[in-house]
Amino acid sequence: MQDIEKHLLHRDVQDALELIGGRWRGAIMTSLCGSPKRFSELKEDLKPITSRVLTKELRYLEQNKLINVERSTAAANSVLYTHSEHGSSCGPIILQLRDWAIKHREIMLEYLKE
Amino acid sequence: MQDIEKHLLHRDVQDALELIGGRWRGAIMTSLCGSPKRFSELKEDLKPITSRVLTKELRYLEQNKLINVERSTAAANSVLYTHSEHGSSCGPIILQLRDWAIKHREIMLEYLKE
DNA sequence: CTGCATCCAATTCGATACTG
DNA sequence: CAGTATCGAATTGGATGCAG
Repeated sequence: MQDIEKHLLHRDVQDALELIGGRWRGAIMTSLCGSPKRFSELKEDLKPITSRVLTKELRYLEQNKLINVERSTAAANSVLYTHSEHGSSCGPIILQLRDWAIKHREIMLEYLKE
Repeated sequence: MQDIEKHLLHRDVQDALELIGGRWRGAIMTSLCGSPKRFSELKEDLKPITSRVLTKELRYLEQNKLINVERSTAAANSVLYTHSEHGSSCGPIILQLRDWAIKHREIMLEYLKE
């Protein structure tokens, strides 16, 4: 029983890190924390991401309900990306990770001095 | 100025996700949250990880000061892996991620029912 | 502006076998 | 017990060009 739970624990962590891990997914979610954005704004914000990769990651996040995609029927070629309700709930966690990474860099730098 | 800060924000998130992201690093850190472990215990706990990959990831975490490695000189073939002080500070964040992933799964299942 | 198609390089990860 | 060596499959992600 405990064994099963332990394994599930790891699997959940792996799931989470697949959802927001990788080179770009966390950064995309971070970028959308500030405000909804269009494709070109994301591309600019996340430079040097390519449109191929940005498209792919946005589709992934959409399929996993972390973002909403508003494809305006009125104005063609205008698509707005926003956090889904559930997607926005991971924002604070990602920001904690960011703070942790900043602290980590300081620690590593200090260590290199010695 | 603000542009620079925004880009740095993304880079920090990317840094964090490189440190604990990927298939195994987060799971290893989670496993060490419970208690210090030896190589074989980690391998068992993280099954089906291979020793090749486990070795590589442990070396990475060691180099980045997230874990301590106690290579006992007395008893050969006995190595104990523990969180470093800084490494343990990411434990709570990872557990939040785990909880978030669990909630995510529930949401996805509910969505599939409709 | 928002993407898709093609091609390709690099990396990651696993299987398997072996060592002191 | 704690790894290392070798090989290969699969995935990821970048470059570039094109399309509606």
